[in-house]
Amino acid sequence: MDVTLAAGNAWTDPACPVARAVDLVGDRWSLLIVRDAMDGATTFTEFHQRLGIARNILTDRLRKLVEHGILDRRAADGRRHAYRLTEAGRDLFTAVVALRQWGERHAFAPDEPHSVLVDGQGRELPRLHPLGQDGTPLSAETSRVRKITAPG
Amino acid sequence: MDVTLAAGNAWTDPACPVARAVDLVGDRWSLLIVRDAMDGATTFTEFHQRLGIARNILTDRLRKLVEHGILDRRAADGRRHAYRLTEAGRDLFTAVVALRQWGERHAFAPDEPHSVLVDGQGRELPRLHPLGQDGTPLSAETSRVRKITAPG
DNA sequence: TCCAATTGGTTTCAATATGCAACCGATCGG
DNA sequence: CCGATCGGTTGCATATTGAAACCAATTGGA
Repeated sequence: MDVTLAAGNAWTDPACPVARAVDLVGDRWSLLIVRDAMDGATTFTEFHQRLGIARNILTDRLRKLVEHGILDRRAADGRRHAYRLTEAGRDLFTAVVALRQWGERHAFAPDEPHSVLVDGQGRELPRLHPLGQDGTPLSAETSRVRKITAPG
Repeated sequence: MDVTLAAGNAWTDPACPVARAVDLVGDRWSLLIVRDAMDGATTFTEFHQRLGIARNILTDRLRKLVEHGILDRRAADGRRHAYRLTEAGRDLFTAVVALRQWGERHAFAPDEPHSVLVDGQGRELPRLHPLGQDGTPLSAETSRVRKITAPG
């Protein structure tokens, strides 16, 4: 996978994985494209219709997601292309679920309907929560960032 | 908490919690501001220095994060203001961790150093993973979105 | 075989967002 | 009272985004 950015661009913060993730998918559309890909969308037209995104912007985002190894583009039936999630793209599932659960809790009025993510038996997912090595729930106050890890 | 957007703005997708979350924190800076707040930053100057963001943009983002109930702003020692995470802001911890872990796995070359998040005992966090109600690991293929939930 | 629709774009132009640098009022320490 | 700090605001240039028109290649159907 190509982890570099286009020439001339620098990472927002070279050593912070959050900053890198935001550099790759932290715009208005990329994560929603990934969400729709997880929901079964594969063609340019499908993404366009589901998202209502401008066509030139969609072209650009799909290209960048392919460049960054999040989507894979291949010819489908001749006139169609199929964009599919790579392993790195599928691995964004956890982040999408975390944002979804946050949105459910904090971005809807109590009486406002919203879609929910359910497991194979149709039951709503339990709340995702970071844990320490010993299994205790972790928060920003009870964890900390160790600033750099030597290569190796 | 105020969950509405400014007049004239509409949600990207009215019923999707992912879209709502992206509407609130899905830009180049908001999530990094939240990350730094979790790491102890509180004042305008601290955020400015850590992020290297343009001052007018920082003003705008801080104002929006306060509007959306993610940060709380209060006078500190007279000339300083303190921006602190609200409960909704602290609750973004899970999403930030998920993005961080994804970034660690997919946005760094193998030999490239990066910061790591550690628990109270200094041990690296286990990988976060969505589970079903029965405890089995879940992916995009083994889960699905139930399109709307009636109010109530 | 030819026509119209579909698909996946590109181009052009306007509107919006972002960044940089200068400026500013209030506060504080000395 | 002076200079530095803090938290901004303002003006202007540049970059990003969006809407709409256009376009080439493919395809199904008459």
